[in-house]
Amino acid sequence: MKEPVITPALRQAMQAVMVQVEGRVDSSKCPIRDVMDHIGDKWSSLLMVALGTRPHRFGELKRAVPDISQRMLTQTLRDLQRDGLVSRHVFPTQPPSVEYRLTPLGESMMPPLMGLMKWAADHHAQIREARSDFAEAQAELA
Amino acid sequence: MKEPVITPALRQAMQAVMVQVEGRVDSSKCPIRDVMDHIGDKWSSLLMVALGTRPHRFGELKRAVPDISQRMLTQTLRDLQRDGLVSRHVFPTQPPSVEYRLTPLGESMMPPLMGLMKWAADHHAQIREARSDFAEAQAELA
DNA sequence: CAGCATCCAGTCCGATACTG
DNA sequence: CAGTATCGGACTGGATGCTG
Repeated sequence: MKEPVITPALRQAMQAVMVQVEGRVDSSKCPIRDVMDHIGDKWSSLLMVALGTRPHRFGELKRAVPDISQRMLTQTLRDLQRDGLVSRHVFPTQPPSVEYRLTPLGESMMPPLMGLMKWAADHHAQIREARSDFAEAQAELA
Repeated sequence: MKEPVITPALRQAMQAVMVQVEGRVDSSKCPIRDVMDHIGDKWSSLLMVALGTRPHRFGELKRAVPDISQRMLTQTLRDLQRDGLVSRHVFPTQPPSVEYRLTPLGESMMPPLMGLMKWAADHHAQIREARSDFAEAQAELA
């Protein structure tokens, strides 16, 4: 006996999302897309997780996410700050130091975000396998 | 009395993610980024939700997500199929009809994905407010 | 240390036209 | 109906050099 993965409540939630999507020609008017577009960019979610563990200074973040460029780090942090997910604190030391940390709003995002990341980690092997199967199937056609 | 949002277990999970990120100069070697990059693209998550409610045919999907172009619908579906999240079934009718549905792997992704979407819907107002506050603060500096 | 300004390559993605 | 093919613009994001 297996429980269905898609429960009635879950299906209802998905239908509610699709109602939001329909007719919102302007994507900025759709809450889902407005938020998901940001989560989707290359670095946001990674920086959120880094800051979720503890506050970081600019240089610490750069080391925590080794292959982010300075430009993208600056820009992504500004976007996160703009959306109220991250706060920026300047300490008047010499040389200056700046600390970034999650706001309460940002913290509230971590449980669902980590839920998705856990899924990613748990199913990564299956996805890789599916990809190689797919590549094989394609090769057979040739 | 408020429970902390970031529980010790959650913090530990985040630290585990960051360990995965560090040192993986090649992003395809990092499970988190490999999966998140796909979720992040403009249409994947939306199509997953649409298919989560029930199987859809190509044209139905196009109507369910009104402003996706045919090109992006085709391409995104192929990517989802490649990753084993969606399966494609051709019925030899005339004219041909093709049905897309979630695979079990795809279904397993829906609970965490919907968790994040629920967060987005619940906090969209707060984010919009943060943005207008930020814009005001910027305007004041000028 | 913590950024900003500039330049440039690659990619994303929409519009359009065409096919089995 | 369910795609494929091609073009071109917009945007993303990396590299580099400079500033307080």
